[in-house]
Amino acid sequence: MSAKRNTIRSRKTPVQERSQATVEAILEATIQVLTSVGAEHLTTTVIAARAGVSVGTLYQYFPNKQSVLHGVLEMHLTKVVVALERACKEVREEPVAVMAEGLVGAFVSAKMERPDASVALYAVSSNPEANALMQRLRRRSLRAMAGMLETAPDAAFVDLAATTEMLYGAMAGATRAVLEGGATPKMVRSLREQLVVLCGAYLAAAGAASVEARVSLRR
Amino acid sequence: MSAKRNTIRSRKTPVQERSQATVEAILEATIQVLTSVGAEHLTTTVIAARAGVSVGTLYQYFPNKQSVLHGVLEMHLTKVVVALERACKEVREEPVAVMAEGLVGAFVSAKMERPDASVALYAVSSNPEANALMQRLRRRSLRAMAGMLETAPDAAFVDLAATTEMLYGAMAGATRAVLEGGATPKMVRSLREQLVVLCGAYLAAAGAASVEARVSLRR
Amino acid sequence: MSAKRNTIRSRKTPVQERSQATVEAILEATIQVLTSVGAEHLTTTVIAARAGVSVGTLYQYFPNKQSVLHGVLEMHLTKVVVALERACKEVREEPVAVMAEGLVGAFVSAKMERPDASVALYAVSSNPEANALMQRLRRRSLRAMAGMLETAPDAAFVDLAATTEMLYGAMAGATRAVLEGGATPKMVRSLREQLVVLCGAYLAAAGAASVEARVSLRR
Amino acid sequence: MSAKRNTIRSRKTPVQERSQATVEAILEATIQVLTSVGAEHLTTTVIAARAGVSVGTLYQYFPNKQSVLHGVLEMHLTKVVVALERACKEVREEPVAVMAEGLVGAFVSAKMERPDASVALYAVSSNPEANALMQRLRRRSLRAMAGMLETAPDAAFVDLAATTEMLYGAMAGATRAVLEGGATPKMVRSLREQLVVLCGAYLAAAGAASVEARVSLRR
DNA sequence: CATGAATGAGGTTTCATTCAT
DNA sequence: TATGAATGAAACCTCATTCAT
Repeated sequence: MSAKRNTIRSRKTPVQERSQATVEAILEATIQVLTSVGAEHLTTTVIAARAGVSVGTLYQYFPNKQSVLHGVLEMHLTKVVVALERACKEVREEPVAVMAEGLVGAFVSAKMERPDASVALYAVSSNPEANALMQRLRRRSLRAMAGMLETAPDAAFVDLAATTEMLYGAMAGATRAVLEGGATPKMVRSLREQLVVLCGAYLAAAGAASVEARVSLRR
Repeated sequence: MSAKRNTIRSRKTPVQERSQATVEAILEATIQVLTSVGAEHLTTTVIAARAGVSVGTLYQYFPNKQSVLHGVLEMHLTKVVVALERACKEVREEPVAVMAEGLVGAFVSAKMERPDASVALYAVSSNPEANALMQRLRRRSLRAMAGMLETAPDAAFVDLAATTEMLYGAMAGATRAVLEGGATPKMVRSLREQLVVLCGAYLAAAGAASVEARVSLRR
Repeated sequence: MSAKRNTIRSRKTPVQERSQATVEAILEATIQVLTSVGAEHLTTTVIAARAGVSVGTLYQYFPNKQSVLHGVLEMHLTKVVVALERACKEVREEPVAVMAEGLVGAFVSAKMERPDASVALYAVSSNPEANALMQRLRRRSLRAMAGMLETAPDAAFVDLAATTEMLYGAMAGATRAVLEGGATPKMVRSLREQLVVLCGAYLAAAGAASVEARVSLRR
Repeated sequence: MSAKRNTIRSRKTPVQERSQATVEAILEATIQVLTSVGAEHLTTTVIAARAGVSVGTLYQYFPNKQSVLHGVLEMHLTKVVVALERACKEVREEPVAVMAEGLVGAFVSAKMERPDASVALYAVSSNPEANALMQRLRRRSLRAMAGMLETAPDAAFVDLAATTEMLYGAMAGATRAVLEGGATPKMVRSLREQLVVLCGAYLAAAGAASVEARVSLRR
């Protein structure tokens, strides 16, 4: 009857400690419910119950169900981005082989921190809102990776943006496949190893090809 | 539900032809509705309407909503697998560089055949049923790819399974990123190029490392 | 989550007889529920139950609760307008005293046809949508009344619009007071009599004053 | 709930003054919220916020939401009644024409003091509680008007009660129509003029008819 | 076989009211 | 007394599925 005033952001800024705890409980509960019953049967009532609060309380901190999912997704993805950014900073000025290792290590570790959550969140990440969020955080990751690659002493990239995107897409895709396949320790170990090989080889190729290209341009 | 395979009539009766057409109309309508209103608002009634039939008819060909989605997903993914299988067959015995090119070309082309459908289907592919289907078709792709890689004259792979999975994951992930990012012609071109570089470099590295490994083992 | 596509009109045109019957049952049930439990406790579930259908059916014919109320109000008010229009047509060219009698008789009779409904509907007529509907039908009544007054042989009205509005407001207000006061037969009889006196006196005064005014203007 | 009448302190303590201010702030806030968001979206929390207090405080002065609305309605209607009573006192012993003018002037002025509030309150006046209140204050107005009419030197009314009710209903109805129609200054001016004509004519007619009636009865 | 009206369980969201601080 | 976070009953509305025609 009324025009929906829904935003995706929180309805009430949780400055107080109790509020903070409540919000965290809700987000955690959401992941738990998501992993236990699946996205299909995820209801606000169940989330609230699992969080130990009433539905009303949930709606005091989140304007709607969407925003709860948005919150979980953001929390999860932000952790990955932060880990990636830190890794990128640590391997600046290093050879691409080291970069590949650092990058892959950070990414896989971050995703495998909570494999259940990672898998569960794939199920809620396919809608315009979520997509926007993912694109935003993806671009943040790409920036960090591009910044790192620029400092590589043994490689130069003609199309840095394309290379970065490819790298990110490959890591994300391979990791997702493992996660959705069950992610046994063995699979994860193999993923790390192969991903290092793949990223290392790609960076070497893309960086070298570029050097040649630049050299040939100079002539 | 009833086995009609052992009837005499092997040729399609008019009725069966009509059925075939109806099923296809429903599947196509599902994709259209999916791209136009999103997975959230996908209802059987709307699908039926778009397909030009009644809900009742829809339920005569599909036991439930899930199965319709399953059908679309299967149709779409099967096309990709078939394309991949054909490409794998065509580049057998070729150098890995050629394999990379053939593989990437087939995969990207298949996915970009109907970018809208590809994107829309991501939204319905995160549930146990769909996951099982995807794993099944993924394994079929992996088999084809492994079969191809084994025939490479200029490379040998110690852990063929791991290499194949990595390759598939990287292609799928990078392609998905582009699709979800909008998939402009320019992006697609870049995707193809970079993906060829990536796959080529990876296969060379993984194949070479293996050769060395085998050599060192022999000693 | 979705943009509300609510209109006030019916969702499905009830051409079929069963549909027609269902819509009528719902409207009638709405009045009954309204008079028995009041507007505060009027719920779509209860309406549907009283109508002998399910909520789902109700929502197949009305897009939302508002539109059900709108429907009832429209049905009720339309009857009154129609009665008024007929009365206006019948007393054209008659003296204002006759007009007053005809007008009052028709209006009061129409309202008292279902006193319970009349009273109940007052409770749902205070919102923008309802107000718009009432204004629309009110203007239709005013047009009919003005058309009638113009033909009065024994009166001329300078500000016909103002006179008509006043007449309508007075009739409506006095009738409403009686309805909300309980509307015993005695009260209704008194209402008719006094209203005839009031309207007759007012029309005589307004029509005569105008004649004088016109006369004085001519001089 | 506790009787505080027989305490020594008859003068208002600061606390009571504050209470008085709080109550008034809440009542005023209610009107503001009512006019801005409508009765549908009127919530105690919003009222409290607009009044600059917390919900808890609101519930310290009013037992429930109903009572807040009751309070506003009473305040508003009481002002009208008081104005009417004063006007009735002032035109005692005057001719009915003067009475009509005084009555209409007072009523319209009182209602137009705060047109927004008048309109907004129509929306909350259709429920048993509110109806009872309105009937009570209406009867008080009727008493005042009857008392006045009895003193008219140039008219005598057989059914004084009926005449008074009719008068009140007509004034209320016509005024309401103008208020709900937007109440432009021009409309209000017209309302006053026409209402004076209407009331004057009606009182003259009802008073004269009665005289004749009485005369004929005497014979 | 096709139709589409009917069903009703269940999901989301609101908001009057309470009570610990 | 004031506060406002928490509560949870209850309302609205959707949509997968059925079945009489």
